[in-house]
Amino acid sequence: MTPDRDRGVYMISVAAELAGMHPQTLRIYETRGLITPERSPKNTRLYSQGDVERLRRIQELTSQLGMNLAGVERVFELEEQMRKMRARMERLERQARRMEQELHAEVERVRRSYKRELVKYEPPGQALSASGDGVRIRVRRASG
Amino acid sequence: MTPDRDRGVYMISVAAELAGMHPQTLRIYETRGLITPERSPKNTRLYSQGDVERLRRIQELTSQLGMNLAGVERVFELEEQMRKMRARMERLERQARRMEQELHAEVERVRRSYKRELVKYEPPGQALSASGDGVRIRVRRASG
DNA sequence: TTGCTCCTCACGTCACGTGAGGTGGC
DNA sequence: TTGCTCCTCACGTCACGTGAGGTGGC
Repeated sequence: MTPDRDRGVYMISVAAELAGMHPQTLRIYETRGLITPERSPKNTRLYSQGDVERLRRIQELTSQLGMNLAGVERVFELEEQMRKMRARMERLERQARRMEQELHAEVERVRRSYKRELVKYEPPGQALSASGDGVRIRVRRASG
Repeated sequence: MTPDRDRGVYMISVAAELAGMHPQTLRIYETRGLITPERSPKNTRLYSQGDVERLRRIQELTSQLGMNLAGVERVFELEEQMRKMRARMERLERQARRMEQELHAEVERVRRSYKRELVKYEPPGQALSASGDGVRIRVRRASG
């Protein structure tokens, strides 16, 4: 949304207003380690857009689901793990798809070079040496 | 561990003892939907080994982490989702590995059949028709 | 001075576990 | 009868949010 989601721009009263919370509640969440706003040189808390969204998420978990802060912490940890797993899974899926294409492409390449060799073939006595040059197999391994 | 982890075998006092809880606590957890023991024909609760382990897990989350029951419920949901994701990921990894092996095997097969064709080669005029028979490409697609 | 910030301390509310109290079947 | 089960109701504790009270800089 905003150009910089992680930039501290709202002072505590504004952030509290945006999140629908008491300013003191935000301070409590900070001491609990649930949120870590930036600080101005004068030590004033500065909340980013991302911070506000996180506050709303906490609000949702505590008000709607009735969870306490320990639960919110744990849920955030698990959701972070899930985000990473999802990313890894997408990577794997892309990799698998690429590998499949490569399988087809490679087989096709070998088949074509095979045909080409047969067409290029001229003197009967040199057929075997030609095979060594004509078919080149290259398999790329995905890193990771 | 036990032959049948899901068989209801412990009555409430035993299950409570095994889980280190008050029997009444187990009844409360049941009304909250956190655990669902079997019932005997006489309506007595019968907890399985799996139930006891689940109770211990609840105990861990509430006592050690200080979570309330709403949080435990949510954490269980997320952990279930993660179990499924992990299973799917393992399936993907196996699939990717199989595909890679297949890529190597296929290329090797094509290369061999290519060489064989060249060795079998006899009359110069029939080289092209021989290529059609000699190289057979078969690609298995993984289901899912 | 006004309105914000920073902080700490205290109270009210609510979730939850414990325990009591009363019932019924082996 | 004893010791379990079933249930409901009430109390004590604790987490947490609200609010007050007092400070300091634009």
